[in-house]
Amino acid sequence: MRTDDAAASPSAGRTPRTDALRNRQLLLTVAARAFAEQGTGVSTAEIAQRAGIAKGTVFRHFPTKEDLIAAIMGEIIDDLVAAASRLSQAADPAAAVLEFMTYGIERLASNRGLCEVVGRPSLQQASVRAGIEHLCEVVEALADRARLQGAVREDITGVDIVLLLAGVHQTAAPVAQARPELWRRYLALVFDGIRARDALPLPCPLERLDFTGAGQVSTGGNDPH
Amino acid sequence: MRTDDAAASPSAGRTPRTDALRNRQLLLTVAARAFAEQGTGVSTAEIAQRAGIAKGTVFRHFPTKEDLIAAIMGEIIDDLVAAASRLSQAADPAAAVLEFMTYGIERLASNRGLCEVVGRPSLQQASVRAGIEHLCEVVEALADRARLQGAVREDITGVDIVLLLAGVHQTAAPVAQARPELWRRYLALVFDGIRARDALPLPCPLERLDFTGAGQVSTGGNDPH
DNA sequence: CACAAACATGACCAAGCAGTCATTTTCAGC
DNA sequence: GCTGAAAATGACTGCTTGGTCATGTTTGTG
Repeated sequence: MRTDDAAASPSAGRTPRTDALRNRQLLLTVAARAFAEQGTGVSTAEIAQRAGIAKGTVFRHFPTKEDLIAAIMGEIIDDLVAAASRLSQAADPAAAVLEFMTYGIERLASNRGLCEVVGRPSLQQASVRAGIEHLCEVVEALADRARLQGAVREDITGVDIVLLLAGVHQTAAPVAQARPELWRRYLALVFDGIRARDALPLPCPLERLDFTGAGQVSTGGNDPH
Repeated sequence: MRTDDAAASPSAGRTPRTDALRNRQLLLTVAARAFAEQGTGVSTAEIAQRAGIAKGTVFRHFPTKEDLIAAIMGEIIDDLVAAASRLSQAADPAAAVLEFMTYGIERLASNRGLCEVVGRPSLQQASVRAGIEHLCEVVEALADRARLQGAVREDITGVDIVLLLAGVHQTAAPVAQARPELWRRYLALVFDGIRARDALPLPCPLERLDFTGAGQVSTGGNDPH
């Protein structure tokens, strides 16, 4: 699903050298681990050190730190897309929705950097936003099937499911240290709300929306990092 | 509720000078606005400039930036405590719970810095954590009354309500720019889940827990701002 | 082996940050 | 108005960061 996975320079005709390829792969692996453990705040210097390469090499493969982050987060989002795609053909759509949400929350819970990126659209690269929108589309198919079978409310959309997935994780995050499994409690509660059939329609109906723009109410300009 | 609100030095016997008091008040007002608009990442230099005072003056009133943040967030949390306290005597406990959650979400939605602080316990000062724990206790009274009247599930606690409040806000936050009122949708959904009477008991029962520790799964050391 | 292009290196740079401190200004009591 | 203490000032420090670049090294090819 990712577009240019091998070449650093934009569509250079050449095939890259093998040592460059090896370093790139090493860098991606190490950086993914670093971002997961410490968040996107880890310095490029530390990533380079952990990978055993020089800092300049990092910037040779990814012109900015943001590009590196986007590449890694893009892969994770693609993985979520694949999971949703597979589950959208499952026999029991309601169970499939629950399983998708569970899977997504587990990914978030074990990846601090992913949380930061999905939670703050203002620091998302365009490619990441596109990936999330794509994810929403695929999850929409999941939601469609569940809706047809009457397994979820009539007005639940794919975007709802994606937002609630992240929301459930963040609900339990403040006490994740003390209670690492607490998200299951809120997932059960929210899933109950998703299913509820005799309830009134939800306010603020949700058809189309774009993820463009900052996640916070007012943006004064500079974004601390 | 706040303890030492007037004196900068710890329990100095003297009454501070009037210009110092005025500057302190000005600083608090301006900093509160800056944190709300731009998050806790605003530099002390910018806060000082916006207040029309020198940077050194900021550090005279608050020895570290963290102290300034804690003072401001403490006030907001105290305000939430007051709201919960008032509502815990309302006639309709279920409506009171909903009103408290609505009020809290509105505060979060209009204060970027508050979101950052409540969402990341690792960068909370002890006083702020104490304030949040106190808030949970007061909300517990709200929950108790609602439970007694059968207005909410048997197993819903005050901590649940506080966590869900923040969680609902963060659920809608990624698209807050495009849909500023979307949180009402998820609040309705979650409140439905809170009320549901015929549902199975929630997993991961929640009696006591402490907020100590980081909100993320693993902490590698440095915390990006 | 030779050689040019691709790649790696790490010292270096500018910018931004929280926090300090010698100096100057302002306040309050006399 | 005088005076000493409290408060304000802003240049300065030390540190970290993302990103650059001249220099040196590796790789594949003819």
